[in-house]
Amino acid sequence: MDWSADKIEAFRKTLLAWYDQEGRALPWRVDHDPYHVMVSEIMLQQTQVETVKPYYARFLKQFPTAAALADAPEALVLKAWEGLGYYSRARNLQRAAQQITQEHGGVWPQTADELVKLAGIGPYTAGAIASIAFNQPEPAIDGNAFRVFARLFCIEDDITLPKTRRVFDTLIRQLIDPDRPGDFNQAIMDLGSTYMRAKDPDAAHSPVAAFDASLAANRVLDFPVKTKKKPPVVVPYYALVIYSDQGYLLVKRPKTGMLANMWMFPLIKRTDLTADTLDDARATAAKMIGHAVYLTAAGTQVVKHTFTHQQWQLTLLTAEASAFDVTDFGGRWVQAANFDELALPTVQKKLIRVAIK
DNA sequence: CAGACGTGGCC
DNA sequence: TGGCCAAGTCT
Repeated sequence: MDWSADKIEAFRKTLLAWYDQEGRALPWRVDHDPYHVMVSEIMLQQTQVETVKPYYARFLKQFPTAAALADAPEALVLKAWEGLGYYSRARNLQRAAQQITQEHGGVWPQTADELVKLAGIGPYTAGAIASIAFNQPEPAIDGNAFRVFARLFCIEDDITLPKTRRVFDTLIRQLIDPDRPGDFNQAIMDLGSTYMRAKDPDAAHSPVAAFDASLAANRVLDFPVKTKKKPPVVVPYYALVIYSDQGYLLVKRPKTGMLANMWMFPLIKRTDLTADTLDDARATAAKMIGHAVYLTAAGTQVVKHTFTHQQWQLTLLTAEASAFDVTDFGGRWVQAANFDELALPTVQKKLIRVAIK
């Protein structure tokens, strides 16, 4: 970092003056309540601002304080998170609320070192809460910060490598405004989502254009450097649509892994079958639900749903049955009219649209 | 470190 | 339409 003390001071002044005038008015910027900051930051992980807004409002209405969240039934928390994705965030957020109320007696830890010990809070979120809620001079290095500083300094390090964080952390600690660290971090995020966005940026009109080495070098789009992600792996499944006069059979997914604790039709991974025939699927289904049902292929339509790292290809198998006991494997008969009482992932809603009506 | 872990918007 | 991206963390 080759900036003089004067240049650093000028950068802070310019950035914060712009933020004071043009910073976004967001629901979670109304106050600096640490619980509000935590909820918003967890929701914003890998998630767009516009997506988060309605969830944030509903969530705070339903769980107004950390203590209220700590005491809530987990199923309600998951239901409030339905559709946001990365559902372990919901479980970890509630655990963090419990840690604060129980282990810390309701007194918030105020340093990044302490905050990072809370469930679901990593270096970014710890820095965000510490700086925004507690005025600590801690960097909050998210995708925006990586992009903004990579461009400002033409940093060639690959930001997908964990070791690269250290480079940015060291740099930002020298730049962050010690008087307004929270505003500094949020100003960087606003810059990163406007003039210095990933696609179609407008670096020339950025308030910090004079400090932008990538602009001077006409290399804005060369930064940040990141290696490409691998394409999702295709995973074929049978989705079992089994109905009785008691409703449809849904199962609660395991506590860990994909769509943890969410409710879905029972799934059979076709690569787990020895033969992948209809008879094999029926036998596996019978073992899974402790009851023989006569499954038939419901047409040839395949429902596709793509996650970050997997593409599910779901073939529907349907059966009508007289209601049998499903409690021993965590199943539940649910009338279609009552689906909205349970937390359902988007892929399950997609299956419902195709399979029912 | 590499891979798991969701979703909606965009072109 | 399929691929890529967006305020990361955990194992």
